[in-house]
Amino acid sequence: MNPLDSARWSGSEPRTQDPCLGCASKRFGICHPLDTSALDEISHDSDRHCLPAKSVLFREGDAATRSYSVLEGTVKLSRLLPDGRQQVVGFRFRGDLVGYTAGPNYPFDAELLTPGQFCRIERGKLDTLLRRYPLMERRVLDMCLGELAATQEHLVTVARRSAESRVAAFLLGLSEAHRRRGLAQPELPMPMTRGDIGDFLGLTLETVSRTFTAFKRAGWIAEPGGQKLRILDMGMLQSLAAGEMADI
Amino acid sequence: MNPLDSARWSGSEPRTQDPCLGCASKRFGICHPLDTSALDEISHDSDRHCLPAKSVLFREGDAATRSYSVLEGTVKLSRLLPDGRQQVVGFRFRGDLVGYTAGPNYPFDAELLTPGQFCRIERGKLDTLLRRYPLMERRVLDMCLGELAATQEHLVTVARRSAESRVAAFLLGLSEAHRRRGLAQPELPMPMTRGDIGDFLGLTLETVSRTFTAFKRAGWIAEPGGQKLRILDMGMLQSLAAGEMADI
DNA sequence: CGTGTCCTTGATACACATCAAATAGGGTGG
DNA sequence: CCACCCTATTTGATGTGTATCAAGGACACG
Repeated sequence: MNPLDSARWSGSEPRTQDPCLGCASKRFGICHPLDTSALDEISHDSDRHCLPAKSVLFREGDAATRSYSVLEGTVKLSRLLPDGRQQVVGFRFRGDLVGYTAGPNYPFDAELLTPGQFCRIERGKLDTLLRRYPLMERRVLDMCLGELAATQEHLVTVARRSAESRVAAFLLGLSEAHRRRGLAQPELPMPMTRGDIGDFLGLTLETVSRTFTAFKRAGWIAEPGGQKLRILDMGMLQSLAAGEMADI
Repeated sequence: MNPLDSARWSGSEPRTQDPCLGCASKRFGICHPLDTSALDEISHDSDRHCLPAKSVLFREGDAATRSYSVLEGTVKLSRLLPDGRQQVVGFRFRGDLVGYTAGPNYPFDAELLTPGQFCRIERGKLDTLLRRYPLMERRVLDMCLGELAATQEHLVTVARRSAESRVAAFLLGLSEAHRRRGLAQPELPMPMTRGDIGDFLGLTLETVSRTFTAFKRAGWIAEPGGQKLRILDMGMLQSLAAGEMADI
């Protein structure tokens, strides 16, 4: 399971890039398995939001009263540590559900890295919907199992792999997450800073920067600018992620 | 959320230490919220198993055809890395559900550290039960959300904390997990080896051993032998886990 | 009593953190 | 269009926490 991509589209239908109809778009996110009447009800209970980059959806410790289905944009989930550093727990993309958690308070901050659109729904209403529509509850359970597997995978990466391996694994994960959603563009959008990546991988931003430089010099990736990244040697990144040492 | 204790008993009822009636014990594990007729059906679909220490419930990559509700014993979940090392993803105790995962194959090994008892159920049958009993599905979702939060918490520990902090956090988590279940015994059972703990915390067994020695010398813990551990200065462990440095 | 497994302890090495400073890029206002 | 500022990035020099390598000791078990 890809640590950056916890959502799994059920079935294998190609993603249509239909204009986004909101949460109540039949083929989208948690609403994917629902019929028309259910979608109608959801439209009543939820509402659309557009937010600029750097907006905060919620903060660690806030009462977890709302959940967000991501329609567009990239979200960073992070925990603050007592010493002021942060640990990025994950990134979320189109189709993911954010903020539906165990316990009464959010366990992490959720912050936008890009402008984004969301379908926002009150926790209580979502619970009611889940009771009413078993298919939806089942879908949420599946997404949760997926997130769990992804987080475990990421745990392995952080606990055991070298800096090189971690960065390679991150790039592959990001690529996979985007491939799953939109059409596979050769240019991968990468809105996160070196600092974000470091906080995700358990490295300092300097180490991340050095590793990116090394990968670029070796010709395995390129950064054409504009928050974009291009993977030039996928195979090499795969061997690195698997743990084979490169003598750069 | 405690990274060693993903299960959360709903409500706050004190755990009765009733003789274990199997999975179909009303107040237990995933069956906790069910009524009598549901428990009857489950009794038909599942069966009890007793296994000695070091038994393997399943291996990473096996077809995920069965799930196990832990009635008694400690289970180690671990992933094998290409270089032969392992990462322990978590420990599971009484009341936890093991092996109900996203995807068609188990993503980790499950191995007994102590003798154990389990309620085993076919994946397909469990899925059917979940469809039939929404309360049970809801309970599984809650447990999954709990596991997710616990794994994220553990991720922070492994990615960001010093060896001392990690070991302190591990001991506190273990203590909490046991407090939640049985009566709080002063002697904490600790069936895992230094190697297991190291593989859980992203440390080598030598580092874990040194840290235990230091903690014992400082008088914060004691090991009376027989796989038991006693915490003598909970407060000190808490400050260590929170990240305050001790000059041992 | 031997053998295997786990644990402890010491000496040394190294990958990455930390500290420091220069450079690049992107947006804003004059 | 340019000057400025702020943030992100790069690069270098140095330090250190933990891994690694190595060897001996404790304990359980047959």
